[in-house]
Amino acid sequence: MTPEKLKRLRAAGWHAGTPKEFLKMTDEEAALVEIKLALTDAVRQARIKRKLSQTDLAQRIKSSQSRVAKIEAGDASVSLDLIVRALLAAGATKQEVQKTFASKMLVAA
Amino acid sequence: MTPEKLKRLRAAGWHAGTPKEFLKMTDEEAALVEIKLALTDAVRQARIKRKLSQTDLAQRIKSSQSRVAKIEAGDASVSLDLIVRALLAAGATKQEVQKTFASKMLVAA
DNA sequence: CATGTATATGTCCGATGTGACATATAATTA
DNA sequence: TAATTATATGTCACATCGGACATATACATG
Repeated sequence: MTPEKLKRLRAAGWHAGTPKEFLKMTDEEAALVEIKLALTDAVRQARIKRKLSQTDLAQRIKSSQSRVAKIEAGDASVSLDLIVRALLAAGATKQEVQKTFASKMLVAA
Repeated sequence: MTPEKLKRLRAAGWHAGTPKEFLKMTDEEAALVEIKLALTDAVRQARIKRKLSQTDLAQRIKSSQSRVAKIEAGDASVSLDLIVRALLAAGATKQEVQKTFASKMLVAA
Protein backbone atom coordinates (compact mmCIF):
# COMPACT_ATOMS: atom_id res chain seq x y z
CA MET A 1 0.00 0.00 0.00
CA THR A 2 1.70 3.19 -1.18
CA PRO A 3 1.31 6.46 0.72
CA GLU A 4 -0.23 7.79 -2.47
CA LYS A 5 -2.99 5.21 -2.44
CA LEU A 6 -3.52 5.58 1.28
CA LYS A 7 -3.99 9.29 0.84
CA ARG A 8 -6.51 8.72 -1.89
CA LEU A 9 -8.45 6.21 0.15
CA ARG A 10 -8.70 8.61 3.05
CA ALA A 11 -9.68 11.53 0.89
CA ALA A 12 -12.53 9.45 -0.53
CA GLY A 13 -13.90 8.65 2.89
CA TRP A 14 -12.73 5.06 3.25
CA HIS A 15 -11.29 5.36 6.71
CA ALA A 16 -13.64 4.93 9.65
CA GLY A 17 -11.84 7.45 11.81
CA THR A 18 -8.40 6.74 13.12
CA PRO A 19 -5.53 5.18 11.17
CA LYS A 20 -5.83 2.13 13.40
CA GLU A 21 -9.43 1.59 12.51
CA PHE A 22 -8.46 2.05 8.93
CA LEU A 23 -5.89 -0.67 9.23
CA LYS A 24 -8.42 -3.02 10.76
CA MET A 25 -9.89 -3.66 7.38
CA THR A 26 -9.87 -7.35 6.68
CA ASP A 27 -8.08 -8.69 3.65
CA GLU A 28 -11.42 -9.16 1.93
CA GLU A 29 -12.51 -5.60 2.58
CA ALA A 30 -9.19 -4.33 1.32
CA ALA A 31 -9.47 -6.47 -1.79
CA LEU A 32 -12.93 -5.11 -2.52
CA VAL A 33 -11.67 -1.56 -2.21
CA GLU A 34 -8.82 -2.34 -4.57
CA ILE A 35 -11.21 -3.84 -7.07
CA LYS A 36 -13.36 -0.75 -6.88
CA LEU A 37 -10.44 1.61 -7.34
CA ALA A 38 -9.12 -0.36 -10.28
CA LEU A 39 -12.54 -0.14 -11.88
CA THR A 40 -12.96 3.57 -11.23
CA ASP A 41 -9.62 4.20 -12.88
CA ALA A 42 -10.85 2.14 -15.81
CA VAL A 43 -13.99 4.26 -16.00
CA ARG A 44 -12.02 7.46 -16.33
CA GLN A 45 -9.67 5.95 -18.89
CA ALA A 46 -12.50 4.58 -21.01
CA ARG A 47 -14.43 7.84 -20.81
CA ILE A 48 -11.49 10.00 -21.83
CA LYS A 49 -10.47 7.59 -24.55
CA ARG A 50 -13.88 8.14 -26.12
CA LYS A 51 -13.77 11.89 -25.54
CA LEU A 52 -16.83 11.93 -23.36
CA SER A 53 -17.36 14.55 -20.67
CA GLN A 54 -18.62 13.46 -17.26
CA THR A 55 -21.94 14.99 -18.25
CA ASP A 56 -22.06 12.85 -21.40
CA LEU A 57 -21.41 9.69 -19.44
CA ALA A 58 -23.93 10.74 -16.81
CA GLN A 59 -26.64 10.90 -19.47
CA ARG A 60 -25.80 7.44 -20.71
CA ILE A 61 -26.34 5.95 -17.28
CA LYS A 62 -29.21 8.31 -16.46
CA SER A 63 -27.29 9.91 -13.66
CA SER A 64 -25.68 13.26 -12.95
CA GLN A 65 -22.29 14.84 -13.53
CA SER A 66 -21.64 15.03 -9.83
CA ARG A 67 -22.18 11.33 -9.38
CA VAL A 68 -19.83 10.49 -12.23
CA ALA A 69 -17.24 12.69 -10.55
CA LYS A 70 -17.75 10.71 -7.35
CA ILE A 71 -17.42 7.44 -9.23
CA GLU A 72 -14.07 8.51 -10.66
CA ALA A 73 -12.92 9.90 -7.32
CA GLY A 74 -13.49 6.49 -5.74
CA ASP A 75 -16.00 7.96 -3.33
CA ALA A 76 -17.18 5.55 -0.65
CA SER A 77 -20.83 6.33 -1.38
CA VAL A 78 -20.62 4.68 -4.79
CA SER A 79 -21.62 1.06 -5.24
CA LEU A 80 -19.82 -1.50 -7.32
CA ASP A 81 -22.96 -1.86 -9.40
CA LEU A 82 -22.87 1.79 -10.40
CA ILE A 83 -19.16 1.67 -11.15
CA VAL A 84 -19.59 -1.28 -13.48
CA ARG A 85 -22.62 0.29 -15.17
CA ALA A 86 -20.54 3.39 -15.82
CA LEU A 87 -17.67 1.31 -17.10
CA LEU A 88 -19.86 -0.57 -19.54
CA ALA A 89 -21.57 2.64 -20.65
CA ALA A 90 -18.15 4.16 -21.26
CA GLY A 91 -17.59 1.43 -23.79
CA ALA A 92 -15.68 -1.20 -21.85
CA THR A 93 -16.44 -4.75 -22.86
CA LYS A 94 -17.64 -7.54 -20.60
CA GLN A 95 -14.28 -9.17 -21.06
CA GLU A 96 -12.41 -6.08 -19.89
CA VAL A 97 -14.52 -5.91 -16.76
CA GLN A 98 -13.92 -9.58 -16.07
CA LYS A 99 -10.22 -9.14 -16.45
CA THR A 100 -10.17 -6.39 -13.86
CA PHE A 101 -12.15 -8.49 -11.40
CA ALA A 102 -9.97 -11.52 -11.85
CA SER A 103 -6.71 -9.63 -11.66
CA LYS A 104 -7.62 -8.19 -8.29
CA MET A 105 -8.76 -11.40 -6.67
CA LEU A 106 -6.69 -12.60 -3.77
CA VAL A 107 -4.61 -15.58 -4.69
CA ALA A 108 -5.23 -17.82 -1.72
CA ALA A 109 -3.08 -20.63 -2.98
CA MET B 1 -29.87 -16.21 -24.54
CA THR B 2 -31.03 -19.74 -23.89
CA PRO B 3 -34.56 -20.49 -22.62
CA GLU B 4 -32.84 -21.96 -19.59
CA LYS B 5 -31.14 -18.72 -18.72
CA LEU B 6 -34.23 -16.66 -19.47
CA LYS B 7 -36.21 -18.81 -17.08
CA ARG B 8 -33.64 -18.33 -14.36
CA LEU B 9 -33.55 -14.59 -14.84
CA ARG B 10 -37.31 -14.36 -14.54
CA ALA B 11 -37.45 -16.61 -11.51
CA ALA B 12 -34.95 -14.35 -9.79
CA GLY B 13 -37.05 -11.25 -10.40
CA TRP B 14 -35.07 -9.67 -13.19
CA HIS B 15 -37.98 -8.95 -15.49
CA ALA B 16 -39.91 -5.75 -14.95
CA GLY B 17 -43.21 -7.30 -15.92
CA THR B 18 -43.90 -8.33 -19.48
CA PRO B 19 -41.48 -10.14 -21.78
CA LYS B 20 -41.29 -6.98 -23.87
CA GLU B 21 -40.18 -4.91 -20.97
CA PHE B 22 -37.69 -7.61 -20.16
CA LEU B 23 -36.28 -7.44 -23.64
CA LYS B 24 -35.95 -3.69 -23.38
CA MET B 25 -32.88 -4.11 -21.24
CA THR B 26 -30.03 -2.28 -22.82
CA ASP B 27 -26.89 -4.15 -23.75
CA GLU B 28 -25.17 -2.64 -20.74
CA GLU B 29 -27.86 -3.75 -18.35
CA ALA B 30 -27.81 -7.24 -19.83
CA ALA B 31 -24.03 -7.38 -19.55
CA LEU B 32 -24.18 -6.40 -15.91
CA VAL B 33 -26.74 -9.09 -15.18
CA GLU B 34 -24.58 -11.68 -16.91
CA ILE B 35 -21.56 -10.61 -14.94
CA LYS B 36 -23.54 -10.89 -11.74
CA LEU B 37 -24.84 -14.35 -12.57
CA ALA B 38 -21.39 -15.59 -13.49
CA LEU B 39 -20.09 -14.34 -10.16
CA THR B 40 -22.93 -15.89 -8.17
CA ASP B 41 -22.11 -19.22 -9.77
CA ALA B 42 -18.50 -18.69 -8.77
CA VAL B 43 -19.59 -18.05 -5.19
CA ARG B 44 -21.42 -21.34 -4.97
CA GLN B 45 -18.56 -23.22 -6.58
CA ALA B 46 -15.98 -21.70 -4.26
CA ARG B 47 -18.14 -22.29 -1.19
CA ILE B 48 -18.79 -25.94 -1.99
CA LYS B 49 -15.20 -26.55 -2.94
CA ARG B 50 -14.21 -25.46 0.56
CA LYS B 51 -17.01 -27.44 2.19
CA LEU B 52 -18.68 -24.43 3.71
CA SER B 53 -22.41 -24.32 4.41
CA GLN B 54 -24.35 -21.19 3.51
CA THR B 55 -24.49 -20.49 7.22
CA ASP B 56 -20.69 -20.68 7.46
CA LEU B 57 -20.24 -18.26 4.62
CA ALA B 58 -22.91 -15.98 6.05
CA GLN B 59 -20.91 -15.67 9.26
CA ARG B 60 -17.78 -14.75 7.36
CA ILE B 61 -19.51 -11.83 5.71
CA LYS B 62 -21.60 -10.99 8.78
CA SER B 63 -24.81 -11.76 7.00
CA SER B 64 -27.48 -14.45 7.16
CA GLN B 65 -28.05 -17.84 5.58
CA SER B 66 -31.07 -16.54 3.73
CA ARG B 67 -29.08 -13.79 2.11
CA VAL B 68 -26.37 -16.19 0.99
CA ALA B 69 -29.11 -18.31 -0.55
CA LYS B 70 -30.36 -15.24 -2.40
CA ILE B 71 -26.84 -14.44 -3.58
CA GLU B 72 -26.46 -17.89 -5.06
CA ALA B 73 -29.95 -17.80 -6.55
CA GLY B 74 -29.03 -14.66 -8.47
CA ASP B 75 -31.78 -12.73 -6.72
CA ALA B 76 -32.28 -9.23 -8.08
CA SER B 77 -32.19 -7.72 -4.62
CA VAL B 78 -28.52 -8.56 -4.20
CA SER B 79 -25.88 -5.98 -4.98
CA LEU B 80 -22.67 -6.61 -6.86
CA ASP B 81 -20.79 -5.45 -3.78
CA LEU B 82 -22.29 -8.22 -1.68
CA ILE B 83 -21.68 -10.83 -4.36
CA VAL B 84 -18.01 -9.92 -4.57
CA ARG B 85 -17.64 -9.81 -0.81
CA ALA B 86 -19.08 -13.32 -0.63
CA LEU B 87 -16.79 -14.44 -3.42
CA LEU B 88 -13.73 -13.15 -1.60
CA ALA B 89 -14.87 -14.58 1.73
CA ALA B 90 -15.42 -17.95 0.08
CA GLY B 91 -11.76 -17.85 -0.81
CA ALA B 92 -12.15 -17.80 -4.56
CA THR B 93 -8.94 -17.51 -6.48
CA LYS B 94 -8.24 -15.51 -9.59
CA GLN B 95 -8.17 -18.76 -11.53
CA GLU B 96 -11.57 -19.87 -10.31
CA VAL B 97 -13.18 -16.58 -11.20
CA GLN B 98 -11.61 -16.58 -14.63
CA LYS B 99 -12.77 -20.10 -15.25
CA THR B 100 -16.33 -19.27 -14.28
CA PHE B 101 -16.37 -16.26 -16.54
CA ALA B 102 -14.85 -18.20 -19.38
CA SER B 103 -17.49 -20.91 -19.22
CA LYS B 104 -20.25 -18.30 -19.16
CA MET B 105 -18.90 -16.48 -22.14
CA LEU B 106 -19.04 -19.50 -24.36
CA VAL B 107 -22.77 -19.57 -23.79
CA ALA B 108 -23.24 -15.83 -23.99
CA ALA B 109 -21.24 -15.25 -27.12
C1' DC C 1 -9.70 38.93 -17.47
C1' DA C 2 -14.24 37.57 -18.83
C1' DT C 3 -17.01 33.97 -20.53
C1' DG C 4 -17.82 29.32 -21.27
C1' DT C 5 -16.94 24.51 -20.19
C1' DA C 6 -15.35 20.69 -17.35
C1' DT C 7 -14.72 18.75 -12.94
C1' DA C 8 -15.08 18.50 -7.73
C1' DT C 9 -17.60 18.47 -3.31
C1' DG C 10 -21.38 18.83 0.04
C1' DT C 11 -26.19 18.02 1.08
C1' DC C 12 -30.81 16.10 0.91
C1' DC C 13 -34.49 12.69 0.65
C1' DG C 14 -36.58 9.16 -2.18
C1' DA C 15 -35.12 4.60 -3.91
C1' DT C 16 -32.86 0.36 -3.25
C1' DG C 17 -30.31 -3.13 -0.53
C1' DT C 18 -29.61 -5.66 3.87
C1' DG C 19 -29.76 -8.52 8.11
C1' DA C 20 -32.83 -10.93 10.63
C1' DC C 21 -36.61 -13.73 11.29
C1' DA C 22 -40.20 -17.11 10.15
C1' DT C 23 -41.09 -20.87 7.75
C1' DA C 24 -41.05 -24.13 3.90
C1' DT C 25 -38.77 -27.69 1.52
C1' DA C 26 -34.89 -30.69 0.44
C1' DA C 27 -31.12 -33.74 1.72
C1' DT C 28 -28.73 -36.62 5.09
C1' DT C 29 -28.42 -39.90 8.51
C1' DA C 30 -29.54 -42.41 12.78
C1' DT D 1 -39.33 -42.68 9.23
C1' DA D 2 -38.00 -39.46 12.62
C1' DA D 3 -34.57 -36.33 13.62
C1' DT D 4 -31.07 -33.39 11.95
C1' DT D 5 -28.97 -30.40 8.92
C1' DA D 6 -28.88 -27.65 4.61
C1' DT D 7 -31.09 -24.68 1.47
C1' DA D 8 -34.98 -21.75 -0.36
C1' DT D 9 -38.38 -17.99 -0.11
C1' DG D 10 -41.20 -14.17 1.73
C1' DT D 11 -41.38 -10.15 4.64
C1' DC D 12 -39.98 -5.97 7.02
C1' DA D 13 -37.59 -2.24 9.60
C1' DC D 14 -33.48 -0.03 9.07
C1' DA D 15 -29.32 1.32 6.56
C1' DT D 16 -27.06 2.68 2.52
C1' DC D 17 -27.09 4.44 -2.16
C1' DG D 18 -28.30 7.61 -5.83
C1' DG D 19 -30.10 11.55 -8.63
C1' DA D 20 -30.50 16.18 -8.33
C1' DC D 21 -29.15 20.59 -7.01
C1' DA D 22 -26.08 24.26 -5.41
C1' DT D 23 -21.79 25.86 -5.63
C1' DA D 24 -16.78 25.90 -5.86
C1' DT D 25 -12.70 25.41 -8.47
C1' DA D 26 -9.96 24.54 -12.70
C1' DC D 27 -9.15 25.06 -17.41
C1' DA D 28 -9.65 26.78 -21.68
C1' DT D 29 -9.77 30.30 -25.38
C1' DG D 30 -11.49 34.56 -27.18
